[in-house]
Amino acid sequence: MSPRSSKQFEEIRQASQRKILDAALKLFAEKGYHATSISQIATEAGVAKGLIPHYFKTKEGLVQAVIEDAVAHGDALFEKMMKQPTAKGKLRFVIEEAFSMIVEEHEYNKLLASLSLKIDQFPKMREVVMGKYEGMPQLFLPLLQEAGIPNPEEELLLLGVILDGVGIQHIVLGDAMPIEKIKDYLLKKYDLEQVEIKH
Amino acid sequence: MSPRSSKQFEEIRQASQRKILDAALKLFAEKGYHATSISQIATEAGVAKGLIPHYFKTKEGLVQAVIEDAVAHGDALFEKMMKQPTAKGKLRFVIEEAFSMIVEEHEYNKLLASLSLKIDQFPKMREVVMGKYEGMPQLFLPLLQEAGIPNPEEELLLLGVILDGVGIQHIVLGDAMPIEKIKDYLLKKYDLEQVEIKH
Amino acid sequence: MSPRSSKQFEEIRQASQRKILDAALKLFAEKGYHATSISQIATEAGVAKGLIPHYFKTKEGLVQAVIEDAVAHGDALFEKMMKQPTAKGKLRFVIEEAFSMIVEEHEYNKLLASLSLKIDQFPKMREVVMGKYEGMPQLFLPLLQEAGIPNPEEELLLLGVILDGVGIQHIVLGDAMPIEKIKDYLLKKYDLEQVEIKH
Amino acid sequence: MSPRSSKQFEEIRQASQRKILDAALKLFAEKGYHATSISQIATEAGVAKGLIPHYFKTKEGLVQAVIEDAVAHGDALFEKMMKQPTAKGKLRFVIEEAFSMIVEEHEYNKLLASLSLKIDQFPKMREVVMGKYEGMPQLFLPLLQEAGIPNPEEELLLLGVILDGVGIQHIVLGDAMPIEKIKDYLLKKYDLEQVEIKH
DNA sequence: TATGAATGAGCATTCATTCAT
DNA sequence: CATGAATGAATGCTCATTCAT
Repeated sequence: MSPRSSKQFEEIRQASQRKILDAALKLFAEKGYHATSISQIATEAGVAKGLIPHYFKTKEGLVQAVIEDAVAHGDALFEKMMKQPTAKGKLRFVIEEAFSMIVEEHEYNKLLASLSLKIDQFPKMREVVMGKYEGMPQLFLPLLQEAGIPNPEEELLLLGVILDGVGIQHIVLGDAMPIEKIKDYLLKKYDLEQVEIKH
Repeated sequence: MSPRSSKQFEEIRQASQRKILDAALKLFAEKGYHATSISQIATEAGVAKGLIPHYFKTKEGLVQAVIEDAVAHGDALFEKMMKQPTAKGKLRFVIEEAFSMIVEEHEYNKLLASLSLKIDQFPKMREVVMGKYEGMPQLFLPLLQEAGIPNPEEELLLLGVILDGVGIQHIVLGDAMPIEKIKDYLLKKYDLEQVEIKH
Repeated sequence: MSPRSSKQFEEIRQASQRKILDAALKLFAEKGYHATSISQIATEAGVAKGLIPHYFKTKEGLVQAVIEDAVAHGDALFEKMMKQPTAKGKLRFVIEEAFSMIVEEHEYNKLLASLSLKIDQFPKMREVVMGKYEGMPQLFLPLLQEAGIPNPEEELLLLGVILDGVGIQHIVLGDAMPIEKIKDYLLKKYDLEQVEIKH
Repeated sequence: MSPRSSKQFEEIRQASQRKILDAALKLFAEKGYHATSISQIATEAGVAKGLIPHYFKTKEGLVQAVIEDAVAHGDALFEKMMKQPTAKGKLRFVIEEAFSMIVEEHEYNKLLASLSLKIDQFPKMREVVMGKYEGMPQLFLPLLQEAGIPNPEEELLLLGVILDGVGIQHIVLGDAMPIEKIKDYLLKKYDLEQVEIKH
């Protein structure tokens, strides 16, 4: 009735959607997309079952919203990287963040990996993944060059492969896989061990 | 008039199971385990829906049979590798075969990758994957040492990560990913370019 | 606009469950447990097929709910019996009610009989039947003694056998079986013909 | 080719059908008609699955053949009874045989009871049961009269009810039910305790 | 006669989605 | 905005029956 109602409603909407997205991320990552039901997400989120189609129209709509959420998260990281003053700082930041994401944001990592494999079934995913992959040289080649690394094209390719390999092995093998050794290898290889980064 | 001989029956059984396993591999790889229905597999295989439970009891039994098929295939490759006379020959064989498997047996590759991510849901998969991973040092460390490669532990770890990374990138990106460049990098790095292998 | 109150929901739930229980009783009694499908029950009840597993989880859960319903009904009758002031009144009440149940609640009678025969397959049924049977002497022996009936143990045994025999014959033979004659025989035998009962 | 072939075939046919009928009786009695599959019967009988529809056309045809088998068995008993020289001898024979059938041919008893309850679904059963029931007075009334039992109509009715009651209680309660006490009660009541019967 | 592979209708159950309140 | 009862299509699986040999 009063003008602030619509603002309040908007806040309620945002809060409900947030709860649903968090629950969906958690369960999709834990059990996979198909093995997770709308009911389970509703229970985990503490909302009524009917509220999920209400906000996200379909189950696929929900997973696309989760993907967009993850992308926004990645973009924020990139912004942070760009704030590092030197090329080597940026490089170290990227490596540190990649490894820390793999270890600490296991759920995001797992979800993104398993959605990537279903790239043909989630159009949004194809768009996002191909876009990121193709944008990479433009973004990182100058950085590797500026950092004085030889064969930067080959090196960028290799770095991408290694990070993806570490990511998937950590999902599958967990702590049976000595992830820190790979990180140290990379930092030593690119002579980044003494480089300071700011968070 | 007389009933078919048990040898005839066995042949019929083998042929039907083969059709089902091939169809299952294809569809599980394409669309994932949960998104593939028994009906779809039956249609793809050209058999009646009821024949699949008849032979594989449950859907999970079917996926396990597909995994066992893939494992047997991998073991056959390993036997072949052991026939190479020199350590460098074995190493080159492994690398060549890994890359060729990634490119040419896309379906197996995709299925194994996506099942690996669901390792918690497929006990058979955990067993297979952990077994292979833990057996690797014993199998390959002597080989790397004999081939005169420095830091063999670190190198084996890295090689595993790179091959997994290439595998997953090829699934996701297909030919957008210059897979040959990574292979050449590895062959050059381990000085295998001139090594002959026999097939 | 506002969601239904939990009281409203509860009423809706009760009404739907009632419809399902009634339809299940009817069809289970008519055709037997295994020969009755969830679909048929849903059609008879006028609800969607999916609503039955929603409320009763499994088909066996449904039959157990039907049994519990029948048991509650039997217990209510027993309460009524205990309100008769004299032993002979109680006895007459039990006999009258048993015969009237056999005739008028043909469905319950038939269902309980056919489930009793499948006692090994329905644990709930075993529990209920054995409980009732073993509780009988404690309940009825004093009553027969108080009513001055000689050989009460033998007589109770015989009475049970006769009532079960009448029950099953009435199911199988229907009105071809002169049920009233047996009732009169019993009333005469125990000298209950002049005893008043209150309903 | 030679003339005796067809006779041999007939013997083989008889043997196979016998094995199937015995297995069917056993499993139908144990688990019920619907819960028993043709496959299970074939395994129990030690024949191929396809042989059962070959001989009995449908599953219902099989159950009807089992019923006919049971009827033939009952008729043989009746023949035996008629060989007893006195009315009391015949009466005692019937009672003894009924109780011994209940205890020792538990399977027949159970199967016939559960089929009787499904009388509407097995036309053969209705025919058999009603026929036997309606033939009973003609068969047994003269016998009771000759044995000097008062109120023979009422007594025959009661005897039928008691035997059916004992039958069903023994199925449901097994040895928890003191079946011998009922038998002794009947023998005493009809003064048959000293009557000799020949087997 | 006997075999068992093959079929496909039917089953119980799951679950995304709709909708009255 | 939020609820959860209701729907019905789709799933994995069972099993009576058919049929080539």
